[in-house]
Amino acid sequence: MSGEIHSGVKLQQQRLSQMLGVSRTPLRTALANLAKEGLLRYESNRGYTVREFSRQDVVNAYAARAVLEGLAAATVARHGLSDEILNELNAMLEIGDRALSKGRLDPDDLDDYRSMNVDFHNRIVAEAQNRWVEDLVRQTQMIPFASNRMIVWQDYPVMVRSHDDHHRLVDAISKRDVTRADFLLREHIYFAGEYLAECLEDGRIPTNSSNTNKE
Amino acid sequence: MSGEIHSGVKLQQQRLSQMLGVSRTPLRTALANLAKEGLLRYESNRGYTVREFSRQDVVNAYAARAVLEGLAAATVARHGLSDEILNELNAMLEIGDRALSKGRLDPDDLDDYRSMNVDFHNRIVAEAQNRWVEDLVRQTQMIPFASNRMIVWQDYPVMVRSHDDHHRLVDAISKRDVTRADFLLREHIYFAGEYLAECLEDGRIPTNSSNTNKE
DNA sequence: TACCCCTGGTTTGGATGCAAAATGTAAATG
DNA sequence: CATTTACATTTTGCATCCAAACCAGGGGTA
Repeated sequence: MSGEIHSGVKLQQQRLSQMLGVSRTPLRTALANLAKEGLLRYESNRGYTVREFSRQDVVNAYAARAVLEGLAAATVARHGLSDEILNELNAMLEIGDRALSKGRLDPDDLDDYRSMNVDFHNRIVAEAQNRWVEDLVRQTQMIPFASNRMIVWQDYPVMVRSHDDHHRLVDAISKRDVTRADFLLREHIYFAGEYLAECLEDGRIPTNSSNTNKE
Repeated sequence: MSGEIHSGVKLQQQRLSQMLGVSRTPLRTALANLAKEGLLRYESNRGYTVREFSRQDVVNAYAARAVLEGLAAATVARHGLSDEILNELNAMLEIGDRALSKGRLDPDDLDDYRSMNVDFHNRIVAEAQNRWVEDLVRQTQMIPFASNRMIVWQDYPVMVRSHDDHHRLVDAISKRDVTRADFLLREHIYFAGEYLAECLEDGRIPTNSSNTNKE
């Protein structure tokens, strides 16, 4: 994830186990997990290699996430929200409002906004109560630059518009408008993917950004 | 998958390894893989248990698969198809036509139809060239009764309608009609899920059906 | 009688050793 | 000189062994 090991290189188990100070057995389960998550490529009797991700892969991951979260939003809109959760969502919206209230993007506000954003999206997905959507969304983020922790904190109007999507989404959900909720979240995420790809293209984002999805 | 081991039971590694005739090491990697696929639940230091699937889980899996394959169909429609692939799809449609040409459902035709159906859906998904969609769709099928090998071969009009969806989907894709392709496949799969759930509810399908997704 | 703690057995997790497969190298052959 | 083949080395995969964590049952105490 950090880019420390480059794409395509072969991961030798003995070397890695020595580097990490564990034996090969737990290392192999870790490698198997990462392979299942799609970060590594496994070939029988040939070991694990670091998968490479093109910009198209990032866009594709966002596209998949968009329809999945769209489904989640639609589901939540169909079922309706309890007042309690509505209040939580509104509190998150306020956090975002505060972070964007200065008329410009202050780097100090990024962390607040980011954690709000993560919570917001996770909350919607969790509320849909669809294990598969939850799992699959998590997996679309298991790729460099595709996490919902990844926020391009550079263009103020873009962020304002993006957060406005959040407002409208809560509005749509609370009004039980299924199609609008679906569309809003789909578009919200789809655009984020396209915009991110554009920024990566321009080199506006350093390849080793602190925005990568390590915990 | 076959239901041989019931939901909720704990999988003891030593017992299983003896039953399967392998040592615990490869068994543990297998268990880890199944857990990653969502079939088993893993708790640290407490081992693996067989996850249980409600009918809602099956419906949820279909719902997720519906939006993902819808995305795939939309992508293919947007990009367009080569003549070669169009011919392949048309050949599959003909296989389906033949299997349904008797005016009733003959059990002898199920296998042909089933393998055609698997190929058809896989082909669409593969053609979208989105690794994540491909992976995620595969995962939504890693649950009893949710495989695309699962076909309720009981009601003739339902099958005719379902196969007609295939025809219309190819038509929509070949005409580059993105929304129609998206909608058709979404609805096609969504309905299949609802219908299946209904049949399961009625007990029209034996719980240990030969339709489960073992290879 | 209900609850807690302690202890013995069971089960999982990790380390090590060994066989099989793959890779790289050098010699042999055309 | 290119290609192939045999061999040595590396690397993976599986079996086994040991320690640590969990579980069940019994005894003790309030």
